[in-house]
Amino acid sequence: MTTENRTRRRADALTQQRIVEAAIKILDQDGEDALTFRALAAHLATGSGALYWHVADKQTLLAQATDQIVAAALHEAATRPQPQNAIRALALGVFDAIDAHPWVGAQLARDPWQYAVLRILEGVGVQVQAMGVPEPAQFNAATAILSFILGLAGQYATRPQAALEGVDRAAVLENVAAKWAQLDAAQHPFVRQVAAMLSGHDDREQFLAGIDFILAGIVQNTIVS
Amino acid sequence: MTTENRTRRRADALTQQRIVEAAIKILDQDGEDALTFRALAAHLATGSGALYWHVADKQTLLAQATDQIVAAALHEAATRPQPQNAIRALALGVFDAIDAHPWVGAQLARDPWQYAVLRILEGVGVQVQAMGVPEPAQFNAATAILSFILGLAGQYATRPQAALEGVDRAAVLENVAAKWAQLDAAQHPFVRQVAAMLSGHDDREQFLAGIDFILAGIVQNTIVS
DNA sequence: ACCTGAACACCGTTCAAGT
DNA sequence: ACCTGAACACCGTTCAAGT
Repeated sequence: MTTENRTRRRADALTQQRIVEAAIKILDQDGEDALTFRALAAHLATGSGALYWHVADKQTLLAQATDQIVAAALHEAATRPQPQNAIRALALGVFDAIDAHPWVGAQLARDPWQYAVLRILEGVGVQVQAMGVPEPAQFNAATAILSFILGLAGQYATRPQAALEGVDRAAVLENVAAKWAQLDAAQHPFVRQVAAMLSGHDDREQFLAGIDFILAGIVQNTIVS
Repeated sequence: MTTENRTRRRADALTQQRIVEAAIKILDQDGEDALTFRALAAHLATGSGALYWHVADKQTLLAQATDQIVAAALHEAATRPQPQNAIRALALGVFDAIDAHPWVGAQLARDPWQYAVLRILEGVGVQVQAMGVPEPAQFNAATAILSFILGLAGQYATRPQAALEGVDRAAVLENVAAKWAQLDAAQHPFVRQVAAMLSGHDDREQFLAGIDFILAGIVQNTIVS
């Protein structure tokens, strides 16, 4: 009943998968703004309209590209023996994926109902169950971790401009720290104080500290011992 | 030295503040996609180019509009006696602001270095200090809460399409729950299970549960007793 | 069934020209 | 100093026409 691979014209025929791969390549190399259907068509040596035969629209294409990266990241973060360690590995996997592909962070923060987000929730949720969190609290526990991960995703996705101009994250942080240090001390005492810590801090460690706060809180608030 | 109010032509002259107010009005009424400089100019009975005399660009305008809403929300969430309650009130203030203005959620999740985000961090940070968290841990504690709030901001910002079509959040959740319930049980056991809870749950309560997890974790992991 | 590429209906932003 | 509005350089998406 299917005509799937009966009428292939050439080996490199357009495919949803090939389009997604080309999109990832453009996103990684030139940033989110560089992904246009015209650039994509040029990259694949085809017309811009041809792409619409294989992908629904740009939003879907971005979601598919993001899902591909996230799926690989979660797959690599193989399950650890202890559920809490599994959650840490999983979260760090997403973190590292965003680090390598900043546009993934932006996309994850943008659409909560895309499949990549569901993947993360599923991975976290199963481990929350394994932690022994009672069923009524599992939803709140898993989504709290998810929210934290997505929140960081948005924060860590460096603005495209900065990335393109070759400004790395350290320079961005240095710049922000300098601005924060000049804030009015009466109005912004806390931010002024932590400005000093900003340029020297480790994003990964900070991320893990947040995960550990939530894990400790989940254990304390939901697991009766 | 200043010529500020010497050459005003008419009472309703263009002003950054007036432009921001008009932008908020459009964003609230017709959603994020409806905010264009052409629509804004028409709304203010001026030319689109005139706006650029008062605002730098669209990104800045959105940041200013967001800051206005967030500032009001934080101001209303007057400081509570107990630092933990102050943090809850503050977080709920932001939550309710996003509930009333979904575009604020999208914008908060989009740019971590905008002033509105700094405002939230400052508010949270001061209360973290008041909780007695030792100085080296204050940064991680405050940013963990911030990440969680921003993560939820992105998740809660309903897609503009849905909002415009008059589909409310309950209907969106119902729809997602139905999709989740049809997922493969072997591959998505957790999401399938929580699908049933999705349509009946209270976003606000879920949000507060997350905040409480983090607060409990902060107390346990950083405060020696 | 799949591809082409011009055309449509928009954008944000700039800028010469006005008052 | 501030405003006008046409023009520029783009977009995503559609669609008649091809193979």
